[in-house]
Amino acid sequence: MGRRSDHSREELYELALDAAEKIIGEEGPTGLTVRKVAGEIGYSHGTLYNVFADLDDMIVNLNGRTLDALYEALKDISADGEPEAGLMQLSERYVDFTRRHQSRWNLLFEHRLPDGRELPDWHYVKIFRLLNLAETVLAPLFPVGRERERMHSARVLWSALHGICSLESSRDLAKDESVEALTRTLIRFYVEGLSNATQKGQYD
Amino acid sequence: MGRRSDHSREELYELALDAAEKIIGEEGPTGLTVRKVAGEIGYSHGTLYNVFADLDDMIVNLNGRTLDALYEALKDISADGEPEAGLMQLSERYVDFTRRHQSRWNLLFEHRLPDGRELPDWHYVKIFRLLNLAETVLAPLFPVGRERERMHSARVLWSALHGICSLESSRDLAKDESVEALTRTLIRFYVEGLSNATQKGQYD
DNA sequence: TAATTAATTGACCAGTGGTCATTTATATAG
DNA sequence: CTATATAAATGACCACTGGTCAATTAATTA
Repeated sequence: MGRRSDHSREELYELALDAAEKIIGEEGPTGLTVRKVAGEIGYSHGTLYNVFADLDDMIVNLNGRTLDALYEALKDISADGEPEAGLMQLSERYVDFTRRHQSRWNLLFEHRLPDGRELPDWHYVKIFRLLNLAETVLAPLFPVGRERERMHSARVLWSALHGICSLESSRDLAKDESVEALTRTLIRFYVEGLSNATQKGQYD
Repeated sequence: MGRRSDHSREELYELALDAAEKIIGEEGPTGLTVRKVAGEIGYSHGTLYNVFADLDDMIVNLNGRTLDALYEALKDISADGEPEAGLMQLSERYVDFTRRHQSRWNLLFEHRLPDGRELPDWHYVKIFRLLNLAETVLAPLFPVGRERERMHSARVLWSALHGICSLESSRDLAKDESVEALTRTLIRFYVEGLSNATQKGQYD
């Protein structure tokens, strides 16, 4: 079969990523293959190589979508209350997302590009947009001119939350302890220590 | 070629894991294949299936070794000083280990067993032995009877540290911020908040 | 209607994890 | 010392993978 006009390239891109999401949802990240995605959308595997450079490229694009979905799930938190309450809300939604989209979230953080290949710039843009949410919530704790320290704390908390969810999903830790409890403790004590220090003007 | 007496089963086990470590050190976790390991030790791939159930089983055993090595690198920290100082020392060594053994550490936390298969009990024993180190260091902050809360905090800190190193190694975050700085901030503020709360008798 | 263009295919390649009948070196028995 | 039994090692084989690319054919343009 030759040239068809069933779908534009854009449509093919979306169809493929839809199918890929379906597959990892059913079989986990390791079940994702080019041929399965192609079969799912009614094309031969060769066609997908017109849309994506290779499987890695497809995964990177899929992960871009996941980052977008995560942002959508977090973006409209109330940022005008107490930082601690805001962080709690943020983390609750984050945890909820990782639970509802286990496979997508796992793929996002477990996938490694082969040596020498770099993630595209837009990937980092999407990451920073997320980090920015935490920064906004933390804002009341930092005066103007301390944006660097604010970013620093946002990263600490973001990474820590990531670690808690990551070890949960790998079942390495937290068999009896709930992710929610660990997260609440993290935020509570960290914010308390941070507030203490900043009130005394000790930012580092 | 038939039955040989070059190596006992135990020796084969060790040889194979040595080779596996060498391979992931050179080519990363994705470069690890049964055939490469077999070739490296001068046996056919079929032989390895007499030693390990399958590739997953081989990886699980390799990860057990990594957990042992990590424990060896951390076990003799000085536990009699300030908790904060002890945690700093612990985390420094941890970070150092992840840097020196990037691939092994990545394999440890990125490998997933197929659906329905569980990690062996000894894996969790090795994990708990590590967590125990953090608990010991935290001990001065908790009175007798608060072992549960102490374990809880050990898990929070352990997971958080894991997250910081994990995002570093995946290059998703922390492009300019150093893991060391993030870790120090985490420990400093968390311990400060924790101390504050425990002094007031607020453990949860 | 004919020539051009480009999307789609599927045969093909090298490699994978895994299985298992066959081979053969060692251990045991006579 | 020889014949038999045992078990370790092999490699052909299977179904699969990611990836390539000449050939095919539908749509577009002349």
